Amino acid sequence: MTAATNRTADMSTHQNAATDDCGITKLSPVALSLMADFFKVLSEASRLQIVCAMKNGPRNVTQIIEATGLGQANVSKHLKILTQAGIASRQQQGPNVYYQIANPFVFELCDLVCDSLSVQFQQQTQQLEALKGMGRLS
Amino acid sequence: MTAATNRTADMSTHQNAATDDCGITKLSPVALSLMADFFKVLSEASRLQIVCAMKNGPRNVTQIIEATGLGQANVSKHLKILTQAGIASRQQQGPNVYYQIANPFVFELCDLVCDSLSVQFQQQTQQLEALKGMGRLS
DNA sequence: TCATTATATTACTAAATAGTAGTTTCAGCT
DNA sequence: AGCTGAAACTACTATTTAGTAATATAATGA
Repeated sequence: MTAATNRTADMSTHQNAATDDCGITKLSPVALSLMADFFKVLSEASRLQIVCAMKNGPRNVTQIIEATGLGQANVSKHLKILTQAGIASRQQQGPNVYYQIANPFVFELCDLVCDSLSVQFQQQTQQLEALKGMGRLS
Repeated sequence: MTAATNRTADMSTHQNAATDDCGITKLSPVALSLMADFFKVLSEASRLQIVCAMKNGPRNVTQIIEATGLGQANVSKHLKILTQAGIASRQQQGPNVYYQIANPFVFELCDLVCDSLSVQFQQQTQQLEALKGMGRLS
């Protein structure tokens, strides 16, 4: 698939070679794959719906089905994915199974993305307004 | 069948029943789809590789190809996706096209996820160690 | 104009996956 | 045991998409 690594390429054209300290740049391909897999879990609206349904505490599968309007098999599959990713946790109570968010960090993450997207949309709207203004001038 | 009937269960371990104020819960399905689409852009290791390649400033397509080892058409397609999502921006300079990260928020996001994942792995490792200890006891 | 280099696009294949119908497993109850 | 409801599992289909080869477009220089 991926071509062999061309490590011989001269990366001397570094602009900020001094600030090559930390962060995402030094991550191995394996680490990047793990990050990608984490993002992939959150990249479906249905799963985000399910996460929302668990925002205020544990919910059993039936409650999640009602809250989201998704099919039973579908919800079960998504819950398995969320649990395997460590985002949700499973707890059986009699015949019911309660799921809850295992890591509240997910909400923080979603809020950050939500804020960033709203800023982005505001900017796009402003640009559209500017374009309309130019049309009115001509 | 109704959710209220099961309220008698001892799910009194509500952590934030009173804090039903804001956040992801009140998001419309459309907003959730937009969030999911944003996460989807970051849910491929190849695109994260490309993001990494732009960490230290603008890079043209050839540089990104060399840094990532991906194919040319593939890189071009991923760059289009990143640009359409507002994550990267495009700037032509003669025959070369330089791309850069349009929103440094992406790096912040990736660092947060990376930290969360490493904590998660540490916990899993500790649990494995505990299991090994139990085996040694029996 | 022609050649070259850089980037984008098109058409295609293979793989991944969301959703679903049907079935199964399991817990509690009579 | 038999019944019932909750949740998980098993194919299966349809859609999406990553990657690639080939081609097209664009800019620059001879």
